[in-house]
Amino acid sequence: MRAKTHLTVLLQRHLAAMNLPWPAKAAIEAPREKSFGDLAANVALLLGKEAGKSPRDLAEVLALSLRNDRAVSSATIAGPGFINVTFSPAFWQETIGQVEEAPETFGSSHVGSGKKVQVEYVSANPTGPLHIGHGRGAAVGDSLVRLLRFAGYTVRTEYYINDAGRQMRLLGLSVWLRVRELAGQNVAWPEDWYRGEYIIDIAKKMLAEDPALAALPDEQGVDRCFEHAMQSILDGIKKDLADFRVEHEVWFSERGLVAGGAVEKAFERLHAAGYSYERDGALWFRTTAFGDDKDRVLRKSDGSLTYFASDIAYHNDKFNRGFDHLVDIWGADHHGYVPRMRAAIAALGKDPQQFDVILVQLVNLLKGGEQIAMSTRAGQFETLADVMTEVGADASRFMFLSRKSDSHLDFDLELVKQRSLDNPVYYVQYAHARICAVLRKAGERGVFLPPRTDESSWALLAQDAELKLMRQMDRFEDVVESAALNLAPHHISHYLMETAGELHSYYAAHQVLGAGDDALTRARLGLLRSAGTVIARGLSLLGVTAPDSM
RNA sequence: GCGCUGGUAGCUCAGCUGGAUAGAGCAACAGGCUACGAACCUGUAGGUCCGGGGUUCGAAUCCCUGCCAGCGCGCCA
Repeated sequence: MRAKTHLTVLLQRHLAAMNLPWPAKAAIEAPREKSFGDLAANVALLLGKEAGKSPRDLAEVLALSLRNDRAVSSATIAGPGFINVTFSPAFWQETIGQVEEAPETFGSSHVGSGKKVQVEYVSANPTGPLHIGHGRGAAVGDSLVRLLRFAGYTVRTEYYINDAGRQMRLLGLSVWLRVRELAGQNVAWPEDWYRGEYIIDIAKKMLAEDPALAALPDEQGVDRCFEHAMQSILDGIKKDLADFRVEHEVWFSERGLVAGGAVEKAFERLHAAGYSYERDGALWFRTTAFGDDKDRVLRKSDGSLTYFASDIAYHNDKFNRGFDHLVDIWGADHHGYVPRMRAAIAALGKDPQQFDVILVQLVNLLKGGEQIAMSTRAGQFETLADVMTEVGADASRFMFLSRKSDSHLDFDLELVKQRSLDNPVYYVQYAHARICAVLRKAGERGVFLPPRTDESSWALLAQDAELKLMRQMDRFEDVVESAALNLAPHHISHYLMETAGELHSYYAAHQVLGAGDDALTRARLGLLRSAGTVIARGLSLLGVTAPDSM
């Protein structure tokens, strides 16, 4: 980032001196091949086009003035209007100093400029334990939150509890029937019911606490069971998320929202704006006015609310809480719901641009290549908690975050469990542990690291592998920024893979403790320490630990 | 039928707000520990970026169209 910024500033200054504007589509690119130099700019090409001058002449002039800059070691013309720029070793060496001076904040950015963002994620119905699909949403959401905060946003996190509606009624009924069954009564099972083991556990526990429970009338029994079951399941969800290092600051209840009259308030707004009408005894929302293919029901003819109705009220409430931007993380199977929600937001007089949905694709859970089917209602699934105990939070988080969220993900328990190369988290963690091992060994041998701000020692680091590592470190802020702006935490894991690669290459090519020169050894120790800092910082954005040893 | 998402190396995937010669890991092949951690490194091989049009100095990336795959189209949540 520093390199890109520096080159941009330089070019702008030289162009201004020549009375030329900064072209609108200027692109400064990181190199793909060594021969391209450190950075390439297409400024001359674009300017030539815009100002009607020869790109080659412009490039010549720009390259000439760039060569006069202390930080630039070469600037060459490549192709019509491209300039390849190589920075001097001194320029890259400064990167170490920047990491060393601010190890906690290196790479952080101000693109967020304090904007208030709310991220709502997981929000699974409390009808059963979290499974691995929820885990992916949790990992993506949590990492995004860490990322946005690091990029300068003010972020609040929230879990929306769907504690009203039919599914919850069904949960209460399922537990209630188990209670009666356990009490020796004959029960008839409805078609849709929750048949997981955990339902029986809850029923058993309730019966143990109150043996007279089964004698209650159905209505009361279902209510009691529902309240108890939901609380117990919710407690389990909170524990699972905590074990997965995921936190929600606010747990928002749908029931509370409805009881507070928020739905009626939202209806009034829609009505005042002319977007709702009555038909067939139901209340409708004219979503077709916003491009939806049919209008949607808000209040059913039996007087009860649709899920959509309370969701509209919920998002209205979120906007009214003063957020500049809302991010929802949903399962990809809800994608059809997005246009409807956007329509609602527009109808409420809010800006749909300030609302983003990240769709997280389903996780295909495998065990040694064999697919495991998952269904909450049928009670067959691998819970997130089970996966945690089998493979741990680090490996599963990294796996979830190594692919963009809207692509399918094969999660093979056997593979993730293995400490094999199929499992890149260890490659990155190993790089960090390796650095720590060398620093430890240095201490044992009485070799002391240079002070964090000792610029003169960095000048000794001019090997190719060293400069490449510094250049990679310099990119960190850039990666953070683009990952935050694109709401794409997986960029971080890819960056970490590359960084670890540079570190391992360097490590294999050059001795640190055995460099044969005390000053050089100390300088290299400084480089390792700063590289370790960057890796640890990146891992922390994924919520993955950076172990000192493995 | 309509819509959303995807189609990139043998496999799993990055890259997609247009930039130069399209990348990584795994698998394959050939090498490297008497050196700070070999959970590592070096090298080789591997491509019609699904097909076809278009936009322009330039397209994996944007537009149109066809094919394939997954998902969604309730007064369910």
